[in-house]
Amino acid sequence: MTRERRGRPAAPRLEDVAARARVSTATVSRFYNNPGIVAPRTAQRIRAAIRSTGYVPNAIAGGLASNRSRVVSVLVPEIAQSIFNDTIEAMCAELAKDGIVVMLGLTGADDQRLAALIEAAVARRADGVILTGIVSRESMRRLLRKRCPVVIETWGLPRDPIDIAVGFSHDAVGVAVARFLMERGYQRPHLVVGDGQRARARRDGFLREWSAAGGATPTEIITPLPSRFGHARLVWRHLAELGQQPDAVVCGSDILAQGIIVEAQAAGLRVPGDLAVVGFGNLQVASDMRPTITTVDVDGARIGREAVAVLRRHAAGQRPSERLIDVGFRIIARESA
Amino acid sequence: MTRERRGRPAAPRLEDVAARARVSTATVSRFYNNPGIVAPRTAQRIRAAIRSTGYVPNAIAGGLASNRSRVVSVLVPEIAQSIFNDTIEAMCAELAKDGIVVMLGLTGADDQRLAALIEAAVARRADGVILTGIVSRESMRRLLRKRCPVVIETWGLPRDPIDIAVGFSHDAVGVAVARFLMERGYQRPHLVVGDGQRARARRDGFLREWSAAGGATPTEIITPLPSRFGHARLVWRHLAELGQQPDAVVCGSDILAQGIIVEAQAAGLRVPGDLAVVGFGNLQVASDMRPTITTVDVDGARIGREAVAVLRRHAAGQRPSERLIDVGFRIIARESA
DNA sequence: CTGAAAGCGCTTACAG
DNA sequence: CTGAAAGCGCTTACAG
Repeated sequence: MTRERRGRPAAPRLEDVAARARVSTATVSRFYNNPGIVAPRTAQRIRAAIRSTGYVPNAIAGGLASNRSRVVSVLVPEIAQSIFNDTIEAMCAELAKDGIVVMLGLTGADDQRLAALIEAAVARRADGVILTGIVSRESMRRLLRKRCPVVIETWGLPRDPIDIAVGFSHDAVGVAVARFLMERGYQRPHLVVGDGQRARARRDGFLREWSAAGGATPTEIITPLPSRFGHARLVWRHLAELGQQPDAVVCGSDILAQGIIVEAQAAGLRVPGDLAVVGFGNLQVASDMRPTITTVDVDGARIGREAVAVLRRHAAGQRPSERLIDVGFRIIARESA
Repeated sequence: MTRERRGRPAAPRLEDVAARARVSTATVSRFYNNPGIVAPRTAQRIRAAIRSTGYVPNAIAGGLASNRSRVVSVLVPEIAQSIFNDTIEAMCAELAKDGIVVMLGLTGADDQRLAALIEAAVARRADGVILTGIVSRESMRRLLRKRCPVVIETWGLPRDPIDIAVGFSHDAVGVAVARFLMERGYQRPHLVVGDGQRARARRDGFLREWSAAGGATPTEIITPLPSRFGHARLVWRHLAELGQQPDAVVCGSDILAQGIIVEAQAAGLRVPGDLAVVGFGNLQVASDMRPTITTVDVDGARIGREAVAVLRRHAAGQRPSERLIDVGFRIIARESA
């Protein structure tokens, strides 16, 4: 096979740099991977050779030889209006510092494509897999456990993580929101529950706490995932059919909360006077909306950074001491409730 | 070096599958890369061997040997609230069909990290680079042109694309919006212009058309990129300082348009009665907002699919006939203007 | 601090 | 339709 392809000139190789710097390829390799051990004058010559040849190391060859791909697979349901985007951005930024690249996989809300994406991560010999969703199928969990150096589940704290999880307790969020509304004197909350395991965990926590405190059973509605602004209209229609009107709506996302506020205002209601609204996620819009939205703050960027920290410890050969890293959450009281 | 690592068992290799299926490694390789040429009975044995060993091909080794990484680098400014997300999702979905993986790079609004990300794409020997931003620095353009098999610029139609561009004319958008407002009888548009080349192109088109049609010079304000809901507040403050109040606000994004509507309503104005608002992008929220938002529809998913189609043609060895692929746009008239 | 050389796990032109 | 073998461009244990 000729080294020319498609008119673009063949890329310079380690060998070319080595020849020019009058050293062996091993030394140039060390210059990149262990700069401390090459003599300053040698390093000088190598730098010059790199510059003059325009050499860029071939990470594919490097990955094969070193058995480290420097690729991390990040698997999320979607990015279109996702609550996970801050996490992804933080991860990309952190990993870039280490020269590690993010392979993005979109699983879809129903995990249809998850199996294929896990296979892709295995095929690429990803140094780690980070998930924001929940992997329930045992066959996938086995593949991940068996074939991925480390897998990090985020945005939740599963009972039995594959390796290690970074997140918070959704049940505890439900409890905290119930207490918050109870303390503020609300009596008839309506729960808008996303059709997923975590949203249900928040709901369960809410209901348990609410009834423990003597509240009457709240009304509720299930909405599709991912959560959309437009779902507010469905919720609104559903509300109209209820006998007793709620005094607070607890939403599964800030976007949905924003939608409810818009619907309420369009219907001539005041928020929070006539109806209080609580969101989830503390997206930028929650603080920018009028009224500003009371919500649950989750530090998505921190989740991303912690996940990368786990990866770094793993790369350094440290076995994790704990399998669950709780980043917590907090309720941000604003105007809407 | 031992083949065991970190307690996880060594992954089976092509050789293991070949031995079990009683064929050479070449034949197993062909089974994957050119299934048509292996005999059905042989294929049967290979399939069985793959199943029983749990073999997953090592794409790193494959990439090195074949000089095709099956990786595409996608470089975008951000994903947090990005107009490009539909494009990214469509690309991921299309590329997944071909067994190609997306390497996601976030450049930031200011291209700070662009150079490093281009280097990463070169180092990984990406089969293609897809950009949504504009690459102005000549050194980066040169690196892309010289070292990347194909580079696809999207969401715009530059005068001199590096290889090929998929997008639409931002100037034409400005012209179309100006005509739209003119026809509807608006007289005092206010332009909210994002601080970037493309937003300025839309502005220039608008101004040219507006004054050609005899309109008085519009007022305007520059806003930071990326566009945020919260910028609406800045714009609103700026509007208050204007002598003559506009009868229409032309926004650089739907999110910003939504923000302006919220501000206007909070100030007791009716939209579009007292103030019309036009967005850009036709995000989901534009059709869900109350009032629904008049905006410019750009088919982001189509841009993604067209970009992948270019990649496929390139992989098939076809040289592109045209260097600019115009996907167009259209104005969606809704309630807000 | 440096070099010679084996090896990482595939693909593919060549020969049959 | 299949196999033997060279080669892709690196890394790294070993020896010095």
